[in-house]
Amino acid sequence: MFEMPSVDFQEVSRRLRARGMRLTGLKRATLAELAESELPLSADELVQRLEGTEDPSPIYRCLASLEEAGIVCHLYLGETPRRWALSENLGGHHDYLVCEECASVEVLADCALGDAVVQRVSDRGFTLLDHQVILTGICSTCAGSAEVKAPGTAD
Amino acid sequence: MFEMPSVDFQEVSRRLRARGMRLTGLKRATLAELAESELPLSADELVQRLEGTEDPSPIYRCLASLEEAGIVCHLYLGETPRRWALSENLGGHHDYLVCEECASVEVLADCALGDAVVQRVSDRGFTLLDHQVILTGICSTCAGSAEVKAPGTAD
DNA sequence: CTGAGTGCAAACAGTTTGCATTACT
DNA sequence: AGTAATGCAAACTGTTTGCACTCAG
Repeated sequence: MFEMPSVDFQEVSRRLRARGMRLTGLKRATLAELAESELPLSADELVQRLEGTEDPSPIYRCLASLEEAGIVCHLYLGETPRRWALSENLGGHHDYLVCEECASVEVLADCALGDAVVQRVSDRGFTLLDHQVILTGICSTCAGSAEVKAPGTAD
Repeated sequence: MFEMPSVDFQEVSRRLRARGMRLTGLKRATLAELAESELPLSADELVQRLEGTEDPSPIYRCLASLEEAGIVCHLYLGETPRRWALSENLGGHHDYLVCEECASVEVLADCALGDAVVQRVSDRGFTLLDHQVILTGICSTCAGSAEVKAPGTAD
């Protein structure tokens, strides 16, 4: 698989406490879902998976707290809604392939950044903390279904 | 500077016509603003700069058409609202540095992707069409104001 | 026990859509 | 002239906030 449910709740709890926040059931469940999901999840998707709820507002507040404590990050995969994933330092990854045809999303396990850029950015005095890369194009499935003509492909 | 107003309206018109769309005044003005702006602009920012209007809906439709014709792209710089820039093939760039402290955005002129990833992705059968990279961290100004201690920086 | 967190309802921001009018080609 | 595009108003989606109640520590 990819990344078995393995949230370090010790560490999570530590980070939350450092800010006077509590590790509640909702936070645990949310983190477990994010850890189990290969792809980042929207608030709505989390609501659906947690089934105890049907109200997104606690989820939003929960995610906001988790983000403030550096436990999760949000990103937009091209479109709204906003999606959430574990922080990089908790096992999250933030490099994705998005198909323009079918909107499917694949995770890129390794960091997509080039060394040269990382170097150039730090030379510039910028302290790089995280990154998020979205590669758009046509996935192999869509390319295979001959719906799209890649440059160089005969007609 | 960075990228003087230099939209190839010939090419733009061609792409629009190919889809039965027209190069209207709003589209021209919008593209001129996007070309003049170093950073991608939100619909609201465009409305403000175009001053003839105060209604965003034509802008949204205009941008949607331009995007469909492959002339502009949208992205989220971490937060809503959505922002727009010229397509890569029209002089746009889609790699940014966003400061977590002051939310300032800087453009990264060169592509931040590593060659290895590009190779790996195409090996995977994915046809890479565009990319969007958002590097988050602390900008030199904020780092300088001693608010944040970069690793290796004395206290 | 006590305050952070939850659930519900109502407000909000950003974006989209319907329809009559305008203007590009 | 004919149709895509505009302008306005109203709908919509995703997200945030106020307040009374609940639960983690």
